[in-house]
Amino acid sequence: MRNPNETRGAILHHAGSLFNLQGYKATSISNITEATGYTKGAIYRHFKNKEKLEEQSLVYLMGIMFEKLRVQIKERKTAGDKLKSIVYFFESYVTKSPIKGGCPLLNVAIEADDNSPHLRKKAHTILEVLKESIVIILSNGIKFGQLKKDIDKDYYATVIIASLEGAIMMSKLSKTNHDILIVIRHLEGMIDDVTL
Amino acid sequence: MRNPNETRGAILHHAGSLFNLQGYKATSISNITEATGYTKGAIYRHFKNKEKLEEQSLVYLMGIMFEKLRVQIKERKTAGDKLKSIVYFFESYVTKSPIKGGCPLLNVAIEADDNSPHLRKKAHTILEVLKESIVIILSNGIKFGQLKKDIDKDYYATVIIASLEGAIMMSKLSKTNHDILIVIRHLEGMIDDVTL
DNA sequence: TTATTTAGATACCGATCGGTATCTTTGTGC
DNA sequence: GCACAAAGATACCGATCGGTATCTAAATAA
Repeated sequence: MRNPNETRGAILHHAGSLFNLQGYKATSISNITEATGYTKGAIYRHFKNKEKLEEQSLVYLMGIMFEKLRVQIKERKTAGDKLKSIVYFFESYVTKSPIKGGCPLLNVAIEADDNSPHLRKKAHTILEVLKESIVIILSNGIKFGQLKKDIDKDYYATVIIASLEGAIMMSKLSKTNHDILIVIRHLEGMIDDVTL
Repeated sequence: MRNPNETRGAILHHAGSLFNLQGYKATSISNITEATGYTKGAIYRHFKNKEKLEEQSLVYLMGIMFEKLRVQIKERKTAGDKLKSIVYFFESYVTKSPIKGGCPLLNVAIEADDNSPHLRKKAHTILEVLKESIVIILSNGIKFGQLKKDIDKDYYATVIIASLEGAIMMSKLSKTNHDILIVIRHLEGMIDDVTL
């Protein structure tokens, strides 16, 4: 059964996994043909070149991440709990990674910042979307009287993201969840401090 | 004038810069010959293979980092000021990077974690040395009555490193020092909270 | 000054890279 | 059922990869 949409999806899925695990530059088209079982002909029919495949794989990866995150957040009622669900979600990147290779945002940020401008730009947008998601939760928390007024929303969004991403890096090096658990403890305390 | 030590140093210097900027896998031997002006013959005389060159370049980069950091720390008298000097040092990776391409620990951690076991192991050791440096400052601060007793040293060392590294990632994406400055503010407050 | 060692240059190797032109096969509209 | 278009396979391209064997030139020891 031939199904171009399915093929495209399978290529994105396997390519995304490999890019996130091995790096974008370090993953060859051959690696992807081996993983998918499709040939170059199939890949280059659906994607103009490797650069485009990289970009769309990143979008695919972040789509998965944001969707899982959205579900987690929606399950919680108050702003404080919603923020904590984000924190716990990032912990999952260490213990039972939803996507092999850790956080795709962190990975692409480090690999693409100085080289690939196309990936860097996309990664930057993703970071801003993530930050804005946290800011919105904070805003709603204030509006609904769940969080202290006059808190610096950008400050908290930035500290949460930075410390979680840094902790993921540390945990990947140590191959334990020790560091991420410490940072989670830190962020829980910080969130509690602004919760009414 | 032929000077093998100088040659070796020049290769390490340029290779280190390129590895830190472009990534280890993404930097070819040809890139290094172009940057140094030396040929493959010279490089392979001093380094057994690319893997060894990568390892020794990483050691070289971290040597620079730790030396600069050591000087910063030594200038300060109290534990609180020493800790803050570490924080300010990491900020320099964004504004006037002592090594092009940002923090070599963060870079190698992300690139090497799932692939190159040799680099991952070295990176892990470096992380532990960095962490231990902070723990020692904390210990001395307690001993000399500059910091509160009974603080969790590992906790503070981990939070400081994680949030700084994460902030570097964010600042590299946004190409501003906005995020790192926020994290610095956060860490300053945290350090002040444990200072007597 | 000459012999020997060593640093570095040159030329080449097979393997793999991203990419493309062409061919075969499969699904689809009439 | 047949023509046509779309999906995917195959075979190939030049460029570059890491690595090596060999050669030349420079420093050193006698």
